[in-house]
Amino acid sequence: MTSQHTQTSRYWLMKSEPGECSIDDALAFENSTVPWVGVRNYQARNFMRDAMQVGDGVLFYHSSCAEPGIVGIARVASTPYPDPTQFDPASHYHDPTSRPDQPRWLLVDVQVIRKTRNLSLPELRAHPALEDLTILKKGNRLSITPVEAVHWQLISKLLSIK
DNA sequence: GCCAACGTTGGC
DNA sequence: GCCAACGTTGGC
Repeated sequence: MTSQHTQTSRYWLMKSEPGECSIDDALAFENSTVPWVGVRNYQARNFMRDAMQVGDGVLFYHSSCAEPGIVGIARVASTPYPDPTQFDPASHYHDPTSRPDQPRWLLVDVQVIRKTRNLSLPELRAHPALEDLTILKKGNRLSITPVEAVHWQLISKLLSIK
């Protein structure tokens, strides 16, 4: 019998600051597909590196803004590859300690499937069934978190998506 | 702007 | 390896 120590999520929530890249900004990219630059947290990087698969569902979340919430449905659109901004001295995300022959930071492409209404934090919190959604837990700061299938299904329902 | 929570750094 | 200090996140 094979040992499966971790059950890999097929659904994710990814935070973006609308001042950096809003859902509308993402939709303006070719094929509504954006390179998810700027992740500088090892746990979030490892999700992209080790667990994400092309086609996985993504909840596009606006953070650090007036109305934080889920604003769109997207999908993982590439395998992981080095985040070019880590080597760009002009970038806010520049990491002078990362070497091109051993890139520290990775990204995946994310394709927006559709913009939705803003499913706000208070509305999410109003559903007891979403109590364990990582984004709703106290002190959560991770910019990429796995989403359980049951949570994905309920959120899809709340957004009137089949 | 405040501040709780968390991650990272670095001296020891 | 411990842990205090510091930096960042992100809701409010």
